[in-house]
This record gives sequence, C-alpha cells and structure tokens, in this order.
Amino acid sequence: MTGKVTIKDVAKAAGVSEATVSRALSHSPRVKRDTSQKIQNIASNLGYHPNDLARSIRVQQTHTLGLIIPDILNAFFTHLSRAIEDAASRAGYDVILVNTDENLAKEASGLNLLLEKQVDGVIITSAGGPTDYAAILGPTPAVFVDRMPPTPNHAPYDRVLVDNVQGTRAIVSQLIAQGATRVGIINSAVSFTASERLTGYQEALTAAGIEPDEAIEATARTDNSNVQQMTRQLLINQKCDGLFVADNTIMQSVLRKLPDLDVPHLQLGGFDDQDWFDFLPQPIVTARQPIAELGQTAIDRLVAKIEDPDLLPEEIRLAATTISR
Amino acid sequence: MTGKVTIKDVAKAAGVSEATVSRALSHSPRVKRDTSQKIQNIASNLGYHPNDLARSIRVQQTHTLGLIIPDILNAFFTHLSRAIEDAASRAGYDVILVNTDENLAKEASGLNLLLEKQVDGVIITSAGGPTDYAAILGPTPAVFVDRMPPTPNHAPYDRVLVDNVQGTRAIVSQLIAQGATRVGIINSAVSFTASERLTGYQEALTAAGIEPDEAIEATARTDNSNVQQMTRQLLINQKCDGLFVADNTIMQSVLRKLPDLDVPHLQLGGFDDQDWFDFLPQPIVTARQPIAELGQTAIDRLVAKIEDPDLLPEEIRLAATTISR
DNA sequence: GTGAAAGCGCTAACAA
DNA sequence: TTGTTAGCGCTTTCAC
Repeated sequence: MTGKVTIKDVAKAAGVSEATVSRALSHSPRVKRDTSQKIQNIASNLGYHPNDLARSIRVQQTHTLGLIIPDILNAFFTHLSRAIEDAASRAGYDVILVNTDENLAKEASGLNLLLEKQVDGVIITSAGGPTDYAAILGPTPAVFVDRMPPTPNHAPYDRVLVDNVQGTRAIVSQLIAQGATRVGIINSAVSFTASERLTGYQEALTAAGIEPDEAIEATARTDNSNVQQMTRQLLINQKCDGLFVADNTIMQSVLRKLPDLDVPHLQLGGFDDQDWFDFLPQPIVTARQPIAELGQTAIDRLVAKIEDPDLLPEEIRLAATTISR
Repeated sequence: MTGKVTIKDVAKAAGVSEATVSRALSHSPRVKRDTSQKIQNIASNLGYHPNDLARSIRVQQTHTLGLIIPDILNAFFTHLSRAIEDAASRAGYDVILVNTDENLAKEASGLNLLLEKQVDGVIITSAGGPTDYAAILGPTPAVFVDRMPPTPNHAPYDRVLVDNVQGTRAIVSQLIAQGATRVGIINSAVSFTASERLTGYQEALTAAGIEPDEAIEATARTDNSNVQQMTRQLLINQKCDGLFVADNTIMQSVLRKLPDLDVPHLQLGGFDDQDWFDFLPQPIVTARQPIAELGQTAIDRLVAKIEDPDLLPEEIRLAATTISR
C-alpha cells in the first residue's frame, strides 16, 4: 500500500477543507473554478492518488467485477477474458481474474476472495461441481458464461452460453459431407460441454442415416493424458475415417499423435478455432465461438443485474460459426 | 459491492463485541476456544465475508500487486502473467492485470488505476515511452520485467530481463550452422527488445565472418501490417536464405506469407517459442524464454522490496534456451 | 479473555 | 461556495 499523501495533505496544502478537495477532484460544480483549479494542481504536484479503497467503502461500490475461469493459458479463455475485460472497461468496471484449473476447491476459495474484495458482481465459468453458488454468493449478482452449473432447478443467475448442439451438429455434418462415413468423437471431461456436444454429434449422425456407435465415443481425461491413446484406438483399431474433437486442448494432443498414424485422408473437426490452424498441413473443420459477443453479453447482463437486482435471469444462447479449411 | 452482513451483525448474533469477532476470525490465541468456535459457526451460517477493503484500509496493506502488460492475447504474456500470478499467489498476494496494447496513455492510466487501488507493488512490462515512472509511482515499489524503461540513468527499480543478445546470437548462429549464408532480420517495433536483438543478430553474423547488411535489416510496425511485404522483400528481392524474426507476433505474419513465396529451403528462426510450432511443416529454430523463472524472480524481488524498501535495485538477466526442430 | 473507543481515507448530509 | 460532522467495516491499543 503506497506511502502516503492523503486528501488531508492536499487540503492542508491548499488551505481548504477535505470536503472541498473531494468535491474539486470529482469535478463537482459546487466548487469555484479557481479553487478547483488550484486544488487540482496541488494534488498533482503532491503526487496525490485518491484511495479507491476508502472511496469504495464509503460509497458501497467498487466498480470492480470478478472473473472465474479455468485457465488463462487455454486459448479460448485467453480470448474470453480479454473480451470480458474490454467490455467491462467500456462499462466502467475493472476486473479481477481467478484461475481455478478446473479445481472445485480453488473455485470456491477464488469466489470467496472476490467477495472479500467486495466485487460488485462475478462472471463464472463453472468448474461443474455440486457447488452451492447461491450460498456462497449471497446477494452478489453473478452470471455464468460458457458453462452452466449443474444445479437441478438452477439458481437465479443469468447464463450466457454457446449453442453447443448446433455448433457440433454443423461440424460433424460437414465432416460427413466431405466424405467421412465413420466419425468418432473424443469428448471433453467437462460434463456440461460434453453432454451438449455429444448430443450435437449424435444428431448429425442420425440426420445422415448413420447409427451412433458407443464404441467410437471416447472421453478425455481433464489433463488429456489419455487422448493420444484414444486417437490411435479410434483411427486405427476402430478404423474411423472422421474424428470430432470436443475442444482445443484435446485437439492439440490429437495433432501431436497424427503423424504417427498415417491417416492422410482423415476428416478432422473440432470445437474452438485457433488462428494457427491455418498453418497446419492437415485441414480442420472448426466452430468459431462468438467470444466477443459472449463477453459483451455477459457484461451487459451483469451490469443490468447490478443496477436492477430484481431483473429476472435469462438463458442466452449464441450460435457458433463453422469454418472449413 | 455485496449486500450486507458485517462484523457487527456477527457480533450481535453471538452476543459479543466486534473486537472479539475480529480476534476469533483471525484465530487470535487471546480468545477462548468455545467463544471462537461459536463465532466461527455463526459467521459461516450468516454467510459472513470479511470486508477486505475495510481491512486493507485499516492495516495499510492490500496484499495485492498490479501487473502491467501489453496484451494478454500475446502468447508470451499469457504465459508470463500466469507465471506471475502463480508466484504471487504462493507469496500470498493477489494480482490485478492491466493491458496497455503498447499504448503509453493506457499504461499511465492503468498505473494510476492500480495505485488508486492501493496495490502494494507493481510489475511492469514497459511500453517504452519517456514515461516518468518515479513521478507516477511515488513510494510504491516496482519491478520491470522483460523490458526496461528507456530512462537514461534508470530509475531505482529492479529489472528482470531475458538475455536477448545471447538468445538471438545463438539462434542466428544456428541458422548459419544449418547452411544459411544470407540471413535477414525482421525486428520488433519495441525499441528495447529490438536494439538488443539486433545486437545479437549482428554479433552472430560477424562471428561467422559475414558482414552485416543494412539492406536486409527490417523493422515491423507495432501492428505488423508491413511484415508480409517485408518477408517478400527479404526472401525474394534480397534473396535471403535465412530469416530471423524478433517475436512471435511477427512470426505469425511471416508464416502466413511463406506459402506464397516458394522458399522451401529457407532457414527460419525467431524469438519466443510456441508449442504449436511442432505442428508446422516448416521447421523453426526458436529461443524458449525462461518465463516461469522470469515471473518467479520478478515476484521475489518485488516482495523483497515491499518488505524492505531500502533494498538496492538490481538488473537480473536470464538466459534463453535454443530449440531446433 | 473480552469490551470500549479511536481511527484508516474518503464522501455525503447538513449547516452556514 | 465552503466547512463540519458522521460514518462506511475493520483492527488495535488500552482498559478491565
């Protein structure tokens, strides 16, 4: 916490009361121009920085939001947090970020940390546990983004989600259109995402007159440690000529395995686009998620809820765009 | 800012004074076991979250650090901030991040924001302007990481930097060892980085008995908008058979241009490693920066400086590792 | 082992 | 247009 100069020092130096300094610094019209000007100068000369903590505690608002994500190193979340920060900034809020690494304990302690810092609201990418968010959050507004909590009659929070079913269906249909006849799936360990993407996958198969086959529906571990082996299993043993991969971290493991496998005609598709996919020798069909809109919408809803706590929660679905290379 | 339940509520419910609650919650030994236990329970039942703002203002410390980086979307900074956050967390500090987009005004306002939030210290990747950091920071401890400010007799701050000269020299030497005879450079727009990397580049040429040629020393714009054209200029017009690229964002533009150029035997090298370079058809020689150590060292120095303001600043150089593919 | 009271830096009535 | 005062939620002497 910085050394020192407080409003009192400025007041003293300017020969006015603290109240007047406060008014001058917030450009209140109720202070004379000269006085105001003089105070500004003195403040700046003294290197005065208003203490936002004191201010927040007084006005009961921090104009700060909390953001809970699994891991900033995951490219999807890198982009999502930047989008959220930009949107928040436009709305006049700062954001504090917490990485959970999909760990429920870290998520809970991160939430507590944010609440102790008195954030005005939080945006959560749920780690998907049985966490009782309402109990932790109390009256603090929240919105879930990208993933919903698995509560049965879900809590009174907004949800801003991608249409995973539609997105996956489109990709898998595209793989089939490109000639794949037997499309396997390596699904995500994140249950919310996984179940929706599995549905989309199965719908696409059914729509093409293909019977889903459980033998080629695999699920990655959280750390993806089994993905390379699954890739071999699906592409070699099960002779899949198409493969849908549920997220970008799994895709990375798959790409690492492919050169060993000699499957030049594989039709490969996955959720989450990354710009370096352009550079791959192997074409990939992906779903580009509407990240900027996700962030903007989440902030819009959260700010609305902060300003009007009685606002009823909604579930908003945004469409993903298919990209073929 | 969350609704409500304060230490006063807990005190009332427990039939004790606020002071006792405060002691109980901070596990002071000066409160009876039963009392303490009872208070803990009541607090938890009431959903009490201590107000960290009030606490910070009272104890004059926020155990929060500020981090100023150009852009979290740049993979190097994504990793750096995660490393810094992890190291900070281990040391008992939270961190608030600000993106500057290499914009001096944003850097200055971001710094002010952090100071108003009363951070105990800041870590800065300098945008490289003539900013008078000492004037803005006042007594707040700071350490520069990755890039130093261009002040002549530099301010009393620690600097944790990568050995750009050594790193670049190693890469360019490797390109030559692999057969390149005419190695061009596309340098960074960031002046600190650029000048050091240029030195390393020239040293490698000289060491190999090659005369540096200004005609093949180019500099990218901040937004890299001229990189593709420069790539053509160097590889086609100037007939370079080797190319050193000063950072990962420039590399991305170069990679986008290469397929147009038909230069299969190009020896390509660049600073900043990315794991997806493994998947490229084109091999690349890179310098892997010691990001985790960079973050840990920066935090170590900053925390030391917070605890002992009289600590003398140092400049620490960490070596980069060359990776050939 | 516990309570009363002061005060961190600020803003917002209320007065003047 | 400016000053006085109270108080936000917390910790910390200083009493008892």
